[in-house]
Amino acid sequence: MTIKQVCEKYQISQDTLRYYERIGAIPTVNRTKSGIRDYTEADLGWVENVLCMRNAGVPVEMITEYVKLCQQGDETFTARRDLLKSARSQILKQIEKYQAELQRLEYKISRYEAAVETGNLVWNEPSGHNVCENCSQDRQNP
Amino acid sequence: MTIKQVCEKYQISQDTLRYYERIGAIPTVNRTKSGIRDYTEADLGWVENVLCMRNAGVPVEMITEYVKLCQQGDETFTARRDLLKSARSQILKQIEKYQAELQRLEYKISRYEAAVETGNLVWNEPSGHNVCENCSQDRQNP
DNA sequence: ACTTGACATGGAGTTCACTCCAGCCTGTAT
DNA sequence: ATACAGGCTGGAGTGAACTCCATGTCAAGT
Repeated sequence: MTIKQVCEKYQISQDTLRYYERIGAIPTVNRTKSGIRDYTEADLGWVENVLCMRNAGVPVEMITEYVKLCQQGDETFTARRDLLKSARSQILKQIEKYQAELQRLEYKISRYEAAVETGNLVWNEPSGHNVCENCSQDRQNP
Repeated sequence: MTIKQVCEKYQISQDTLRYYERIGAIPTVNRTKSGIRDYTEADLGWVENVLCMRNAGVPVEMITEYVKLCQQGDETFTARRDLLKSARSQILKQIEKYQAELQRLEYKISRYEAAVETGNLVWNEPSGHNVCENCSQDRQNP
């Protein structure tokens, strides 16, 4: 499979794909005798892996580290597991933050829906919309 | 309240706080006659707002836009609601992506837990761990 | 033989969101 | 009176993750 086909399949640019390979976020791809990349199914697996992890905000350095471990063989199972666990906990933390903000937004949107009707923007007692670590419970945020 | 106190309260740097003000992600803070910022409770509300939204990955430009709308008065209720709705849908999309990757990770971690025991890494039939848009259902990703 | 188009490479450039810094001002303490 | 801690500004610098570009190679078509 050529680089063009891979890019189309995953909706990313050739530059990005080469970039991932260069930094080791995917292992080196085999070339034809004239030097052109020829992606195997296994390569596509690696590509999918990096795209998934990036989608979840995992830093490329961490992905590169994972790939390196995978290439070192069976002695790195523990290290790989630990790396994935650490990625998981980062993602969990992010989701929590996002959900807190989501609640804040839901509340505010509901206030604005009302305001659009009545012409009057009112915040209820500050309960329920100050839901994240940064927000004081006794304040009505903008 | 001085800038130092605000920074300590929210665990951010003075530079960041000034930066947010400069770009309009919080409205201009009043100064003492000698030019030093003096944060009111209302200002803290704006600070909390920007921190929450940033925590949820909302781009600073969008926050700036929201602040601008707030300062323009009651005619912008609809625009503000729409902006918040658009922020919400972005966050929802992000959470979905994160959760898909989380499932992938859970699966892989479980495989690695087993591998650490048995010394053998096996992927089951490719069902359940290829859960995101990028992942082919018929492939066993690394 | 010549043109064309896809691909390769190394390195420079871009964007976002800060972060750092030099140089200056001011209120308070010694 | 002098020192100094803390704040101010404009602008330059940073790190992450791409993205763009000039130049070069190669295989296939005319």
